[in-house]
Amino acid sequence: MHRCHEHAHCIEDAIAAADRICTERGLRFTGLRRRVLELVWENHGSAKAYDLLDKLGGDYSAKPPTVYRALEFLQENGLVHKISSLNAYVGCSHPLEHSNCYFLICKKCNEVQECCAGTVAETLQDLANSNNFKPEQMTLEIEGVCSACQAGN
Amino acid sequence: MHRCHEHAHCIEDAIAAADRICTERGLRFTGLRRRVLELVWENHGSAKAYDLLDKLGGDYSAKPPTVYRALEFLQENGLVHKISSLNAYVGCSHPLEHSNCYFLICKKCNEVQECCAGTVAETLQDLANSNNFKPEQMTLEIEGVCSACQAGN
DNA sequence: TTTAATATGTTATAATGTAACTTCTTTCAC
DNA sequence: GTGAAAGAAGTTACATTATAACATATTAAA
Repeated sequence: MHRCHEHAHCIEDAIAAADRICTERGLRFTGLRRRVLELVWENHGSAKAYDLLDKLGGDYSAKPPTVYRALEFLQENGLVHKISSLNAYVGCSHPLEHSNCYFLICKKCNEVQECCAGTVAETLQDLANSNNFKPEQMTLEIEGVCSACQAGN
Repeated sequence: MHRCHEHAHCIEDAIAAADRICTERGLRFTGLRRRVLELVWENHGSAKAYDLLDKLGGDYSAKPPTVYRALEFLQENGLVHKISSLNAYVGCSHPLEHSNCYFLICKKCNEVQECCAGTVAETLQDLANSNNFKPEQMTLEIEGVCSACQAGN
């Protein structure tokens, strides 16, 4: 179930943003990459690589490297994120507009909400400072129950 | 390289703590489980399941389920943690004394430092509240360069 | 001391991910 | 436009990580 008003818009918006970013950067937003991004965005849950592979089906004579390479490209350009704790991928809901983002993963409906909050970045920096640690990359994934599911939907 | 004074103590302490916890809980801290925990503690980096398997070697006629089951037991009882972003495992440095802990992973020396800070828990709760999300489990892994490696060790 | 519970052994396979090389397509200098 | 170079995708093979399912052994408890 999608909790957005009209999920087709989510997909369209994501593709449009990707198109724009790739153009700006002189990157090739090929048919395959576009298709994989669409598939990732089929819903607001996370997508497993091999499920994407299945969905690609006959097109693109897809084999594992096909989908992993597309995902790698999309990740490098901030268009999808990997959720390490699930070995799965989600579309980025606001590409380029953040650095440290985190994920709220609902165990009931499986939707994943991407969030960015300055407070997290600050807290992290504090943590790092207090340990004299120079942070470069953060993985923050919170599993629980989303507001809609708590309400019994 | 270990940055502790005498690494044997780290292992001994971890085993002693595990022993105590298992006794308290009426759980069986079997030879296999003890051995796997020792191996996880061989250093302060993270251990991969199949490396543990190799190290078990002839003993215990080890096959994948052997080590995964031991790791599962150790995880359930808070004696080791899985580092999702590395698909690897680290010994818990203060079992039972925390709930929300996070990990500082040095990409140079590969050591993993486990931390618990009230501020993180609070920040998380704030995040969750602001999203009306009921958190149950957190994965927070920060990769970067530890203080010793920054100093050029 | 039998029974039940728990742990481990064993086989097989599932799921996730990558290396290395080939072929195709696009770009760009000429 | 053409040919060379770069980049993307195809292809084969395999590496890594993890689990299911059932058999056997060990321990704890009645």
